Amino acid sequence: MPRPRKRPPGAAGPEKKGQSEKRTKSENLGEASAKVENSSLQKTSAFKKCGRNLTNYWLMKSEPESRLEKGVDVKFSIEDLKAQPKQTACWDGVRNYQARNFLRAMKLEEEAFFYHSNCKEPGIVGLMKIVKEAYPDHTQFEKNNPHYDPSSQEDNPKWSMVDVQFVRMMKRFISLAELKTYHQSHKATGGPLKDMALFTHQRLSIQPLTQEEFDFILSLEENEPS
DNA sequence: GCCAACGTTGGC
DNA sequence: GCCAACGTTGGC
Repeated sequence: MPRPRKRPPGAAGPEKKGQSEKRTKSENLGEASAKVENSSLQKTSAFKKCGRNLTNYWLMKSEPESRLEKGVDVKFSIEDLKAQPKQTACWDGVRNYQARNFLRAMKLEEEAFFYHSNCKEPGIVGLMKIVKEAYPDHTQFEKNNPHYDPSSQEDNPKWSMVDVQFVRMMKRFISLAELKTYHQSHKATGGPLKDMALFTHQRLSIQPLTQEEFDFILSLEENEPS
C-alpha cells in the first residue's frame, strides 16, 4: 500500500488515467476519526497514546517484491531504500486516512521499523528514521501515477508523505510469524505485544508502536530465531 | 491463487 | 444515515 518511491515531482510513467470519485464524505470521516483517536483514554496501545507522547515509534509497510499496479511496479524494499542517495526516500502513495494521519503525526528523528509486506517472508527487516515531516505527496497530482487522486486539489492536498532515512538492518529478520506467536501469548499474559497494531489493525500500512512494543521487538534481535 | 478482513462508495 | 456491493490489503 504505501508505495514509497524516490522520484522527483513531475516524473511519471506510462499508464491509464484514474477514474473520478466522490470525496467529501470519506474525507470528513477520516478527519473525524483522527481526532477521536487521540482523545480516547487508557494506557494500552500506541493507538490510544499516539499524539500525546513526546516521541512515537512507527512501523511502515512496503512491498519488497515486484508487483504491477496500473502498469507501474510498486516494489520498494529496504535494499531499495539503502540504494537511494543519502539512503533517503519519500514515503509516497499512502491513500488511507488513518495511515495518513499517522504520517502527519511523525516528528523529525523518530524511528520506524521497515516492514516487508505482501511477500514470501513478511516481517521487520530494518530501522529507519524520519528526516522530513509531513508535506504534500506529489504523486496524488500525477495522472499517470498508480496513486493519482483526481479528487485532490493542488491548493488543498489530501495526501501527505514524509522522508525517511535508512538507519540499519535488524541484527536478524523478525518475521511476522514470530511476532504473531508473541502477540498470541502476550494476549494471555498481558505482555508487551498484546495490542500490537500489526494484528489489531492488520491492514494499516503506517502504524504507531508504544515504547514497550518497540523495545520488546528490539530485544528479540538478541535471541535465537524462534 | 484464495480468501478474510475491512475500508470506501453510492443508492435509497 | 444505513448498509449492500465492491475494491484493496496482505497473509497463507
